[in-house]
Amino acid sequence: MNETSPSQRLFRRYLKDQGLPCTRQREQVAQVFFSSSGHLSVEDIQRRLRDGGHRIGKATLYRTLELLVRSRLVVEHDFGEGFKRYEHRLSREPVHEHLICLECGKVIEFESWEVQDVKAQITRKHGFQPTRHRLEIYGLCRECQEVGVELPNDGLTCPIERA
Amino acid sequence: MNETSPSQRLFRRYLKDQGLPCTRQREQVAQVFFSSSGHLSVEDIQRRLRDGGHRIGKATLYRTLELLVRSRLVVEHDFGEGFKRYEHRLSREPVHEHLICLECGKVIEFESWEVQDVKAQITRKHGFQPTRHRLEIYGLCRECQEVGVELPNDGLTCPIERA
DNA sequence: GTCCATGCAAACCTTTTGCACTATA
DNA sequence: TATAGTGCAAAAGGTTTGCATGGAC
Repeated sequence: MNETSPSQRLFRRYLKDQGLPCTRQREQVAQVFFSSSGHLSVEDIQRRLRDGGHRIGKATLYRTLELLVRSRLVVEHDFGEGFKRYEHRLSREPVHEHLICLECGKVIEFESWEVQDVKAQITRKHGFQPTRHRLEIYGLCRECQEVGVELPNDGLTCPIERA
Repeated sequence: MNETSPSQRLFRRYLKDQGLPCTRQREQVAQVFFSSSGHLSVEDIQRRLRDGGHRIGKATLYRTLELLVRSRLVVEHDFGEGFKRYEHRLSREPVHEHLICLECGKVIEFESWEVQDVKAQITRKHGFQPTRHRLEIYGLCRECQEVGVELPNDGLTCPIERA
């Protein structure tokens, strides 16, 4: 459980490059984070740190996550849940899109060259310099549908007239 | 400034359908909101209400926005700014994607049938029942680039190795 | 008259910040 | 030993909630 992952080594190098100290806390966050996978909330990470016997203040955790994001080893997501999630960027495709279940929160990832195409086309057309994008499709996953979950539909019931 | 928009009438109908009272505050929020356009924050809406001489508590505003979203006349967005934005859904294309400038916050909208295709394909493949999606491309708009703005790049400088 | 909405303030939640103290290099 | 990080607690910022009052139907 304590071996050093490639990502962790890259993070060390990043810190060194930036002239920042490589502290016990930063090591522990990196170690725990990079040995997990998925889209972790700050709470998730805190729990894993505690479970690993590490006691780290949340301010430090937030500050370390900021560094991880800046190093580009980690991506920050906001799925509109009221808090952020963090994802290890290595050991997976460099670009991917998300299917998100509104019932159970499961995230399915997929790649799409079509989206890359659209992005290239549309940014060229608008003289826009793109840095990143996200495509997120929300709905019900197969399992939640099978259990009989339905999404409430409370909206106006007739076709919407155009203003 | 006080004429009744089609959307406002639809909102009234929605309230009636749901057996909810059509109060002065709800009317005013709808009137102000539907006579604006763009992606409004709660602060934006509050300001417009104040400018129109309406004094409405923010709790009521939030509660009314919830109703507007439920009625499907309004869409809620989260562009990761730390707060939500609300958009009038009528008088525009029913589906659209966003280009968002990280410098000035400008939002350019576009449509893409390719994205619709991808969505249909991928959800079919995973047995997913889609309700909505978002495609957001972040970057620098033409104007901000022309003024010389650049995005910081602080990340690791060599190609990222795969774990 | 019965519900439900309103407004205020307090509570909530996540995230950020100030500051005295501690650790890294 | 100088410089930057840590931890705590408080603050911040957006959003939600409890509750007494007021308004819609």
